[in-house]
Amino acid sequence: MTVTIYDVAREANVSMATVSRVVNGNQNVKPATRKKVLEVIERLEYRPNAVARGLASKKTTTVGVIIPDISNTIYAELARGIEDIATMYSYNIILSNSDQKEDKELELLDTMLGKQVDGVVMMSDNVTSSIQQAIKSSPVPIVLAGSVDEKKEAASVNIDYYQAAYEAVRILVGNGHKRIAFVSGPLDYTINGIYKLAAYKQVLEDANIELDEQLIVAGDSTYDDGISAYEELAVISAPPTAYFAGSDELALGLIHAAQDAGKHVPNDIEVISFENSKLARMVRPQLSSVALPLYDIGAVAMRLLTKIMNKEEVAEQTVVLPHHLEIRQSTK
Amino acid sequence: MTVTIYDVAREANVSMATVSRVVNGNQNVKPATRKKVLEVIERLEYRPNAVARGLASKKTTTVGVIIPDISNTIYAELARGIEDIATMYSYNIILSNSDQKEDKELELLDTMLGKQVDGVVMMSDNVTSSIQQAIKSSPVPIVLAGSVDEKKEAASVNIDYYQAAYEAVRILVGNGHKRIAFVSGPLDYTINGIYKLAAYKQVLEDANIELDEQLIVAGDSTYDDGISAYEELAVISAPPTAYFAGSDELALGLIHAAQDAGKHVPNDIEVISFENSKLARMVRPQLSSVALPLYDIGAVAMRLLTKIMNKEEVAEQTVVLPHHLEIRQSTK
DNA sequence: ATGAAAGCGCTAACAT
DNA sequence: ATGTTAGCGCTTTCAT
Repeated sequence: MTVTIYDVAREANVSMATVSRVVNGNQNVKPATRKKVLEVIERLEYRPNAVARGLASKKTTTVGVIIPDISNTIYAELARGIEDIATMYSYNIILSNSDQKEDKELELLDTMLGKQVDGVVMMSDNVTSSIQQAIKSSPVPIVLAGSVDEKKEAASVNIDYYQAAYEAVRILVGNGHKRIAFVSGPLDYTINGIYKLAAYKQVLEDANIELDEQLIVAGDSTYDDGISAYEELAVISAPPTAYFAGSDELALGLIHAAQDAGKHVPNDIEVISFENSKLARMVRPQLSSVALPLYDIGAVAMRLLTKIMNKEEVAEQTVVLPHHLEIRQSTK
Repeated sequence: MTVTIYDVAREANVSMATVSRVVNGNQNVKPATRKKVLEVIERLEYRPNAVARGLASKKTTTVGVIIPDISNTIYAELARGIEDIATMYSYNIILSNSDQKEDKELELLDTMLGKQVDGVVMMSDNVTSSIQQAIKSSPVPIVLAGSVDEKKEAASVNIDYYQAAYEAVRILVGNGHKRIAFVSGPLDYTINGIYKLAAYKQVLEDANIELDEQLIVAGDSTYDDGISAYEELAVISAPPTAYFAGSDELALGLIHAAQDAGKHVPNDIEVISFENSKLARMVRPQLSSVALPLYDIGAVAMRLLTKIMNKEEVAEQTVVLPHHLEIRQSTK
């Protein structure tokens, strides 16, 4: 039914080994036989069975990708970076969504390892100790992309979130604000709860502004959460005049809610976000934002993985990519 | 090194066949032996090798997904629908981007078939005859998601694009417009060049409005393309007063360019788009749009694929999902 | 209910 | 340069 390497060998009057050699580009084949074999392959429309190959060679040339949610642009961008580099190195990707649930992450990792992936790149906003444990005991390399393992034991690619957040909030302080809100996604995500929050607090402290816990609002990272956050903060005694938003959608919700309340952005209130998605340019006012190099993080993570899978020396398992601020119209 | 089914069999004093049975949930195992085997599996941390399994059983429980670009929200949404249903039926997904290049599509299909996927779902804005041919000669089922094969030979899941476009343009005519532009993505994509365009022309004809080819502008589907399209159309002798945009980004570009030119939307000009992404609600004015059930298209396509892979009877290989119009603020 | 044994299609020594 | 031969780890008849 399906044509195998054996059929090709027989038709070409050579051994399976020789066919295998030409298929795998081994140089130890006389040009004439190579040509003959290639012809038979073409004629029989032979297509090597990668599963059999994987069993025999213990390499599948596929890597697993565990992502919270591919329909979220942040992760989609990362995924694209991963896939492009994977393709470049002839790997395919098994992609699964975890919805940021620890049990799903663990389960996905297990089934991917069962499928004998050669490595995995994983995104997780909360690298728990179970995950750390799973990474440590994995038979194949795992690299974290845009995800921080506080113990720094796992290979990972990130930016300096603390520094980036510090710079963003500093802009607001620099523009004279004293009442600055931090509207964030879930604080149990390391990047939010540890890095951004610490940076926010530090900027205030460095500027001798007293911290007001009321100004820290955490929820999800959606547009509607931004709207609610604004409404919640608008009614406190001394409402904020500036906002550090954890995402572009949050920032946009904040801005629209402010505008609906008759405020002008950036004249009455200023907003700076953390993401710089395509959205940032497509809204009015355009968003000032910390630019996350999402595609690059994915690409570099995958590249790092190829090196580790290849047993090349890697100088540093924890890579930190540069970031920058994109100042547009939501700040003065 | 790695523990195999043989190790488990030896430790549990049973044969490989029995271990295989318990792993696969075969009922022909005495509860006592099942328990014993399960214990050994747990103790040895045995994890079945899916590659070996795939070679022996000729099933990999993985399906291929070929998509133009995962970083594009339209496709990301579709992909999420596909993956959710795949997970539900215990399949994993090999995901690859084609960038809508025919040669990459063909190549990806080939490597996926080489990896012995059990089926594939494919998105392509231009199902060429080579692709049709490849689908026809595939050893495993292939279903198209949100992609039309004009010959209707391949299984597919879509909405009625012609009807949806007709309704959208009809709204504009209903609001009294005579100069209606069609700002589209590439016209060599079937949905644009055949369905939407035909619908656009038909609405005009039915309303006795003369077709003006000048009002048909095709480019890419980005925000910037929307801006350019507006600028291009603004300088013709009788500029359009209404726009049928091929995507949300296009619509938004059109709107912002109009606003920058001092026009009010929807009072001076009206815009209706074709997509209804999250963006539609997050901009001002909010976009009136044809709502594409992207997630559902992906989900139903995957469900259809499971049925075909399972050799179940499917009443209709060409499924057409319902759509609706979401009228917001960019139209009166 | 359980076991024996023959593959699945290929790679990778090892010979020659 | 080419062929022979073991496996890779599992499923699947076929016996018993």
